[in-house]
Amino acid sequence: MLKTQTCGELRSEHDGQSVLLAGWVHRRRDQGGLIFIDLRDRWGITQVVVNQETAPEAHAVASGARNEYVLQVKGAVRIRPEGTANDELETGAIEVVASEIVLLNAAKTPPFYINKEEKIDEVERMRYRYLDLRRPRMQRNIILRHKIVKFIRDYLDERDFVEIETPILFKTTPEGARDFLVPSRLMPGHFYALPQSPQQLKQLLMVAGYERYFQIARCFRDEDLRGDRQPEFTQLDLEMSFVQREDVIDLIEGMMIELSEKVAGKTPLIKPFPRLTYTEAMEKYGSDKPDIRYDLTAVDVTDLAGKSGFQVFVDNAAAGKPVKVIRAPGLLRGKEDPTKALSGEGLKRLMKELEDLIRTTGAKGLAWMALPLEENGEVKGPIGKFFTVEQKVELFERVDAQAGDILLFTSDKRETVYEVVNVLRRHLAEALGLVDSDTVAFCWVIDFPMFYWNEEEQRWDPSQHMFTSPVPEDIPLLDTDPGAARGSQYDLACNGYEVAGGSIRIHSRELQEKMFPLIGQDMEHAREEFGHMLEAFEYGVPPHGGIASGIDRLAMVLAGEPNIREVIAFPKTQKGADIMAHAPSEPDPRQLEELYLRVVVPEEEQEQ
RNA sequence: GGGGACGUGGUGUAGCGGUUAACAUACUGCCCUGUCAAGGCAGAGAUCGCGGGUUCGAACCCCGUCGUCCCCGCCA
Repeated sequence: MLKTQTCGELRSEHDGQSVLLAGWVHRRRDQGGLIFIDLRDRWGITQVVVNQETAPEAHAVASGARNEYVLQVKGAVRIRPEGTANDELETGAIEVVASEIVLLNAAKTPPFYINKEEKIDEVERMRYRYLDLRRPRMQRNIILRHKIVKFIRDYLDERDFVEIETPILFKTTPEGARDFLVPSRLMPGHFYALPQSPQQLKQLLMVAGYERYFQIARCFRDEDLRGDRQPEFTQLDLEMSFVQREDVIDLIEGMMIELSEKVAGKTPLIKPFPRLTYTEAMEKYGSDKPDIRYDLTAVDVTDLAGKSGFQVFVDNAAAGKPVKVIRAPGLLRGKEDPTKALSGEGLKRLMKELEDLIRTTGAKGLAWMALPLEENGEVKGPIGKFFTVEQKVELFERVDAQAGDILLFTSDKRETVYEVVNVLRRHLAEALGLVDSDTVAFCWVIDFPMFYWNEEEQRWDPSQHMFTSPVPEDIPLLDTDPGAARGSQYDLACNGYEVAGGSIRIHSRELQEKMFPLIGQDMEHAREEFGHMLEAFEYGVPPHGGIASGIDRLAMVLAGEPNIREVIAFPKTQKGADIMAHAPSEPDPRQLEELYLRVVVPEEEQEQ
């Protein structure tokens, strides 16, 4: 080894020890006859000091060194002189007095700071990803990610799980997303599909009798990117035989708690994790992956508002459309001076902003009431006058309204109300400073509807995938009222992200076959695509179920990062490109020839 | 496919119709033996993403285009 110690490990007890360090110049402070170099490696930073008088050759090398030069330093550990210790640095009690310095490699001036936390343009970060990855933030995240995966492997290994790899070159997996295709050279005109998840394969492993399988699996979905979504991503994929919902939930909940506490150092806000039915989640939070770090829950006041004098609410209530209220605590208070209430232009602007926001959901408007700060002040807002004093009292009691709160009313068809609630919660939480990126708040969402109606295609779509079993008591509903049937699906949400989702699977061929016509697939096609599954189902399938958890997203939440790219070493841009290596790129014509492919790009696309 | 934001020395920002295009930092040189975001002095570095238009005059206004990001659609 070119080093005997790392730059993170030396302490006072190493005083006098002779060491060999190697790393990058993090910073250099040239005092003339004395040069200080902060030498950095993955483990930390150690101050190297070079004295011109005692080590003239080393001093000359240090003098010519610049940021990010790669150096090897031979020297002796010394406790820093009285008054020069640095408490900020883990190795700050000591320094290494250099006797020899070898320049292992010079470096160009980096295009951005390695030694400073600063926002840098994404293009630059991606183009020089190997430099971006040197920065402390990325090192922290990438190492945290490693620890998460390592913890998961150990946790599952201790519980007798077997890690089994499944193919990347496979065939279309019915998760509903667009497939990435890979042409076959040996079978001209045929294509592999990259797996959207190892769903079928893990179920077949249950048929195969492994009982407890997991995999840290790469998955691929050819859909547009988002802040929490990349076209290729990593999942903890897991399946167990002879289990019920509770077994899977218990296993994962235990794992998530330990991951948060032992690996990420964050205690989950509520333990055990709260469980919400899908309906509860939608009614209270307007989302099936609610962020429960903050309250801001929607309260149903349809009955009350239906009796008010406000015609819109009366009509909607009569038509079965809900009226919901979100209490925004202290929203009326001024930003600079919380003892003063917003009024006039300030209030107008605030409400305009909220109204613009909720219009993106298709909602027509936002009614509101503001509770004055002073004892006997007037309730402000356009709809106050439509409620009697008694109605207002009851309303305020129901939502626990306080002085300075603004109550936001939304009423529309149910789906729109949900969306408004979701959008408002997220916005208000941010605006009121209720979001803490150091907190993790998990909750389970269960009792999803088995299907939702696809208006366009005029058919039922599975709300998870076609292998999800209905909850046992709802199986008869498949024949009578599929829309009312609940699936055995369970999702785990954390901080407003879905971090895991799974279900108990169908393990009977009859029931599985029943699914195809319901979701608008004819049997012939189903047999073609999934014949191997149906056939396997005839050879003694154990009851089984499992779950999958997006590792990238989980790492993002545990790291408190706002974007999934921050926990992926080499992520893709929103167009799915790698700006560093220039992927995707045009293939060599000979490659296409070998694959019997011809590229036909429409003219308007070519011009670009 | 749609909506929005951004693009100014290497980096981060200011400037938003007439500026010598400002500031911080990085960079280069010199000085300096206890610094740690070192300090001091000097210096170099920008046709303001690209193309077109409006104007006596454009970094600034308009149109287009490219790129990045956020969101909807899509995707669980």
